[in-house]
Amino acid sequence: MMDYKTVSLSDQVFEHLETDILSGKYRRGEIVTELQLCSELGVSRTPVREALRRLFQEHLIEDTPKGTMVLGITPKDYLDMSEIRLRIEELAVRGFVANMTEDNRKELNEAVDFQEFYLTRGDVDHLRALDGQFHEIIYAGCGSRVLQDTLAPLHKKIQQYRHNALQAPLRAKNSVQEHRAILEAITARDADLAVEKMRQHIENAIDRALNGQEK
Amino acid sequence: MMDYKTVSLSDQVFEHLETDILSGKYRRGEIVTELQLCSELGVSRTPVREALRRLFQEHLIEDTPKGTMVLGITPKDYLDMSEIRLRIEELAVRGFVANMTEDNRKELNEAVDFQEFYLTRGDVDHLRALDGQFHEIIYAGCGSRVLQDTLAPLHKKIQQYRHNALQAPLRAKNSVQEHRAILEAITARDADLAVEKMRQHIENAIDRALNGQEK
DNA sequence: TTAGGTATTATTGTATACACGGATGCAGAG
DNA sequence: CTCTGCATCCGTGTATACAATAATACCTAA
Repeated sequence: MMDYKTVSLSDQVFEHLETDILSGKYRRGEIVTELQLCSELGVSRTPVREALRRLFQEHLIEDTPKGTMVLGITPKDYLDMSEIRLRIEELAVRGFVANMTEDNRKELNEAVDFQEFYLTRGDVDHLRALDGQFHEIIYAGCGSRVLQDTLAPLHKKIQQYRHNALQAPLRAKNSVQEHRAILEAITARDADLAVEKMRQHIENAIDRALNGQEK
Repeated sequence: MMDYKTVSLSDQVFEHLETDILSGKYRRGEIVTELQLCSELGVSRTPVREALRRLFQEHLIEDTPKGTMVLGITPKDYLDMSEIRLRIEELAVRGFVANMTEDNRKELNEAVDFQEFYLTRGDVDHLRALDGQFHEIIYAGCGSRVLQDTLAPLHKKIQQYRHNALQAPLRAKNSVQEHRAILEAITARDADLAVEKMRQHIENAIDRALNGQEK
């Protein structure tokens, strides 16, 4: 499962910067230079540049004559990403049900179990990480590398965007309950039901992030 | 419209390699080294590496202990990408109709005009380029950067994949006719019809690429 | 005082040098 | 003949030096 090579500085810088951009540490419109990032991160320009090229590819940053401008994602981006997820997450769910192995099912089940555990602890950080895992397990098991590569970045950005949305315990609770419902439908190999539950889950997540109201 | 900066070697290498991978010049499973690419392209490792990082991000290549392995896209990838397009190209079409300006419409119209022109000439290269433009104009005008960023790479890869599919004059003719039909529905601001025409277009493209038969 | 031009600076683009790690091949011992 | 260990080589990861370009600030002249 693990890559043969140890994580390079390039990769670390990429993930570090991506997290900082998505979490809002760098504000939209802010301009940073390569050298500034080098001194902040304590590495040379080579890994910084390679990370920036990847962030550029994801349109999280933009080149300007004065340096690199942070773009991040906007509320509209969030809605657009959710709209796309509403259309194709269905494919992932159906693929997962069709390809499901006992190991896949157990892994997904475990993720939800942990979520319920950390919910009782009010451990928001673990909850958010597990939320990511839940969906990524489905992506990884859907049988389509393309679909995985399309959905995973969207969900990653969405998740960071609503960073604060899951802080409220009630919302986290509903989210976990929805995961449980999806899992049950998947376990029953009822693809139609699982898809419908997933659709509701995404729509609720949009509501949670936008107006903070529960259905 | 043009970027403020001239195209860098990094970008050129990236596009060059991407084209060569998608067109099949590098076969799937083939292993290349950075130095080999450097001497082939006549540049140093820096731009080559930056290009490779981006190709890696798109899962067109893979790192191995012996060098960089070319992955490219498989027939299944092609189907998966088409399946995704079937679901979200609709969003782009609706967005384009909703945001359409006279300039947008003209640009799209011109693309189809040119296609009909080059069709009479049997100029396959121009036809393929214009096919790409047609869809990218829609992506660019759909009002969603996220949607554009999601669809454009898919279409780019799909287009290169069926590289040879448009060689046959009859198929090219049908494709252009379908573009004309989509354009007419868009011009009439009939989003539902445009979406339906687009759906047919994508499904026909799948058939054309896979079994080479026309509907 | 203002406008214009030049010099300086700041930042990126590219090449290259160095270091590290794994794979490979050869040699020697069993 | 085979297996193991060591040395060498090959390839990548990282740092840094150098070049080019564009912005900025300053100085001078009208």
